[in-house]
Amino acid sequence: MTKRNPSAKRPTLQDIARQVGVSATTVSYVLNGTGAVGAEMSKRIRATAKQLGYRANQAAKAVRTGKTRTVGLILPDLTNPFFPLLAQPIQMAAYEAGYAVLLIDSHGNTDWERSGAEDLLARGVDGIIWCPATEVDSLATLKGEVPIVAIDRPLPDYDSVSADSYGGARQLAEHLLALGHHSVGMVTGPMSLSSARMRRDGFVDRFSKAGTIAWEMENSFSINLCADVREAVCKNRASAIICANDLIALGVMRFLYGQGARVPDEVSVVGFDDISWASLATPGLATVRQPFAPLGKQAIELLLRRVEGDNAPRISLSLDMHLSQRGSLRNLSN
Amino acid sequence: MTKRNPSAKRPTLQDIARQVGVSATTVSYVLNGTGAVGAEMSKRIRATAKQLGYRANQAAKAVRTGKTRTVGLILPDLTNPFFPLLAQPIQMAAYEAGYAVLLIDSHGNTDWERSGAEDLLARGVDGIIWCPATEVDSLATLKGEVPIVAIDRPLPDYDSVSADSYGGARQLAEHLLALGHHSVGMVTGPMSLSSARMRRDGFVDRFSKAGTIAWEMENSFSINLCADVREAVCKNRASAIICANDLIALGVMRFLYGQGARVPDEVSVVGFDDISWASLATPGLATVRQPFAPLGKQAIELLLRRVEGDNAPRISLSLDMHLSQRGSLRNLSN
DNA sequence: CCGCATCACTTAATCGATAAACTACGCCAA
DNA sequence: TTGGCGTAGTTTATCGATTAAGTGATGCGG
Repeated sequence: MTKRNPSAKRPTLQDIARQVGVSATTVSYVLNGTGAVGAEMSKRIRATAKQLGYRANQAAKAVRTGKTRTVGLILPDLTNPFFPLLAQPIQMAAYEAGYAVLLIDSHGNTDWERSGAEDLLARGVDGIIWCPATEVDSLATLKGEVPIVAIDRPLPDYDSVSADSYGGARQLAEHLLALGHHSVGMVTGPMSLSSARMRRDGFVDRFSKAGTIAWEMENSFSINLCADVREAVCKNRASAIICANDLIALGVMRFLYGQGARVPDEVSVVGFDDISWASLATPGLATVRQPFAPLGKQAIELLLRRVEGDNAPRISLSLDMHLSQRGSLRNLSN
Repeated sequence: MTKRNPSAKRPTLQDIARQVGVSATTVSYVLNGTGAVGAEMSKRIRATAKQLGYRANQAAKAVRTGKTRTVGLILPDLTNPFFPLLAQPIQMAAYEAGYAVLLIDSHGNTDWERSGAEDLLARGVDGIIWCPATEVDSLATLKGEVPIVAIDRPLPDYDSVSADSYGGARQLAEHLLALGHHSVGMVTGPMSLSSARMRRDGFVDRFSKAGTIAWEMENSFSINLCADVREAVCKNRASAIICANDLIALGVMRFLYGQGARVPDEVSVVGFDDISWASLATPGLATVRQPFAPLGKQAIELLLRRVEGDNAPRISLSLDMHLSQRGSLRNLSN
């Protein structure tokens, strides 16, 4: 029945102390479970705290302890379906560990990344999970101020949690061979990005042992295809097109649809990531799945270990990827 | 060249004061632009502040002033493409106003909404933007503690910012009539939700003046269609199917594709919201667009006005929706 | 040349909490 | 009886800021 003081501010430790007739310290001891306080007293204090609707002032706590139990999350672009999938498990795991998440959308821009991080630090976050928009180490100058964990993209100087693109791509190659695909076309991501390179190399290394790469083209990680790619797709003679991520794959499917080519009857299409759209496309897009929830969970766990003082040498976690088979990938061997 | 003290904590006001040989107050005055300080002194203080890499401790500020310059954002589900579109402009507008955003994903659950909000309050947010997951007023007991603005869904007791579903639906009806559609089927959202009712009523009120609603079925706001809807779509004899949101519409399109029915040649499909998937579907999904960016901007603006003390009577903002014409909607009049 | 503003700062109180050091009391063993 | 110890609290300093009130020069009008 939380009785609320109509006129005034939120109740403080002192308010409770006064009501009960003890010192603020005692109240603090009870509410935090530190210090020795009698059972009777404890009960009374807890009761008035509840009655007053007391809620600890985290800012004050933070000033005293130097810890805010808040972490920052810097993402390149919330409207890109990929990142919310990362954000959700992170927020959840953080919340469960008693941490809140300050969100920054960097708009894929290193300057925003920097100023966002700067702001996070001023707000006293205990740590930062950073999903870098580019390969540029835009937080270099902040290093050492708080723990930072890079997610999705391993960065040389940071703890990181990412998916094993190379391994996932190898698996994909194996699977395609097993399905009877022996000649494929590839739309890679920008070769300046290591994740794009890993995906390409993993696939090529394995696939070229038993099949051939009919053609290979670069495209940005977006649904819009550049002219070269469109042309390559047009005169494609391979049985499948491997795309460096789902957005590209969806772009390819859309383009094929426009050309009147049936997927997967005439050509199969495969992507990477397994963003939500992939399963909703028609036909469903076969794709090498990112383990979103584990990525988020591991990132928070690693970060919190650092926050709590673990300073083991740099850790670079790599999680397995697995193929989600769907309608866009045809089995040629029957 | 930010020289950082290797051993120690972050520099404080006192550290600067000591270096320069003045009191902390003076430093505070300079850095905040309050109080009268000489030009020469100002320069020196600013210089050493920069040199030390000083960054104000927001928690301390918060204790003193009672304001954290932080707002909470409670969303039902980050993996639903709708909500990140709201989150992005909110985060951006907040950041520009000097506020940070604490993100809570309520998992569409009123209990989480409540405990999330509770946590936000403990952390001292100055206000909350709340996108209610249901029609339940789960924050009722927190009312009055901080300003709360409801977004997307107008709630009787809160300031709110939402799209004018009724008007948007009317517009859509008009447009369909103009394109020569005179008989349509409808998949509405759950009639227990006011937004679903508004969309239905707006459409029906206008459309039935010059056309007929061939059939009408309810479905949850999801891509999965219930059996009744699938059946209705199957034996559909109308020229267009109006869906209460894009997810339903995509579900319908997917189902039609499975049945071998061509969109829009045999039947047109229209949705509501304009989530990113809509434009990426094949064909592009025509839809009544939510003004995402304006919604976010207005919500933050309204909230910050409240935070800064404006206590005008409750405000309920309604923003216009407009049709995004795309491939899934055919013009019958040529 | 007095008195009063104004300028440029400083002192000290304060926000809401935590934590080290201290007090007061009771109990038991030597 | 005294000393030691554990229990149940209190006192007080402190975190890093803001802000009201105060201080000592200087300038200026009368």
